[in-house]
Amino acid sequence: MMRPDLLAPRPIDRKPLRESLADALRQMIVEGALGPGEKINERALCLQFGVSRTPFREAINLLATEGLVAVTPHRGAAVTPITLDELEEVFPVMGVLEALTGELAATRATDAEIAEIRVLHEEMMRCYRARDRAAYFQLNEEIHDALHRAARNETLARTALSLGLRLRRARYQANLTEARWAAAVAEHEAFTEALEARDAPLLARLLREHLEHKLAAVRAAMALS
Amino acid sequence: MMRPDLLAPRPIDRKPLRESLADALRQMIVEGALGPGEKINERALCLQFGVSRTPFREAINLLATEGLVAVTPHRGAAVTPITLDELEEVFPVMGVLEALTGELAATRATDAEIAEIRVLHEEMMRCYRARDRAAYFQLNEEIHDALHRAARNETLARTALSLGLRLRRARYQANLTEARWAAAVAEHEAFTEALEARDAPLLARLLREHLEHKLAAVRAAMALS
DNA sequence: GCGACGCGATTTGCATACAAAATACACCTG
DNA sequence: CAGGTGTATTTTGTATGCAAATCGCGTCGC
Repeated sequence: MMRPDLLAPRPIDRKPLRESLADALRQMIVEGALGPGEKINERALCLQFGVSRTPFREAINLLATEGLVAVTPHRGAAVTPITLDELEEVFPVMGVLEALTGELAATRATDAEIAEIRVLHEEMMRCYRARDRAAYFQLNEEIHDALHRAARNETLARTALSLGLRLRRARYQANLTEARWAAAVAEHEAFTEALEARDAPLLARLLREHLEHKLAAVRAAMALS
Repeated sequence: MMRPDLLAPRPIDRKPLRESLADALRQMIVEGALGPGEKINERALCLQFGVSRTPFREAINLLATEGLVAVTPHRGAAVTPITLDELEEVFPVMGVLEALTGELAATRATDAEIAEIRVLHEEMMRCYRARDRAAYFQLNEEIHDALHRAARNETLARTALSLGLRLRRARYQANLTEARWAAAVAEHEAFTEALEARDAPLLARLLREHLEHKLAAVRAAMALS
């Protein structure tokens, strides 16, 4: 007997090498394994990954469009440094995208989706109380993904995801103070409630403000470094 | 004597081939030389451009991140079709970005920049009265560029530019009715004035509404096709 | 001793070559 | 004759090779 649940004949993942490489490099950059400003040595990394230069270069170009690396003609690629100026640029853009996400999500989310976000939120709260930073961030991202799914706008999701990478990178550097963390949690609770109430303008405003506060925190953290 | 105006020792253009190719392909796609849905034949186009496949593929990947082409593993690239669904996705995102652009521009533009935009606007009006569509569109784009420069946010400009390509492509298809054109011109006049008054919220609202009207027009045009 | 120049080593950009996958089509089987 | 299967051809993905540009460093001139 067929068991449709298990072993569903879903097309198996045959990701091109360039994408796997891009994923690996992205992670290295976001998590700081490749520090800001660091030059990217094609040959060395190709050897390390055991691939040839062609797909590697394709991956680098991908990251360049995401703004994670800067390529200079005939001078190679380097991880873009995280500057306050850059963050001041990215945050407002991200802010309006998040606001739109909230607006759309509040309008379009199914009840099931809202419930799922509430569950994720509660779990994140648990992680906060346990002071489990890694799990907290993980759930934070899952909630944002869930919001984007609920907003039903692929373009919006992809654009926001790309910009989000540049912010996440900063977060790995400037780490959360206890006070900021508490505030962030409160803000999350507030917009989860706004979503449940399907209050689109409120959710939009809260998300935008949430991001503004994040920027303020990062700004403070960078100022004293 | 030096003449700093002429022959300024600006670093001469050494654009990588991949970028020139991307530009060429972009134009072909936006202007419809490569129709929506059309499959992209690597070999044929490489021969036509007289380049090898490596830089060509890099260009294709670039366009893929811009959403102009879709690449399927082992099955090549194809120009993304323009669907109403896609436009309904892109427009709201573009809308909030334009609104933000307006907000920032109203706050940050120098008087000279505002004056420049006024000049461009007047010229565009002239083109409208002369019913010179091509020049009108050209100036329209220049005004948007000027706004982005005035907003002083490179990230915002680049994001908006990339999304804008997908909309411009639609414009080449669904062409402007006389009524819509008149309305668009009126809207342009309104937000030029808002900029001159440095009324940020108003400018933001006008730009967003302008885009909404554009979408409505495109929607109507596509519905009857 | 300090700076400019030049040459070699390295690195990047593009082209080509090879391997793997997909498509097209003829052939075989029922 | 219809359907499926196997093979040839085309197309894509990856690797390698070659030319041009850049960088590092030693040497020469002042």
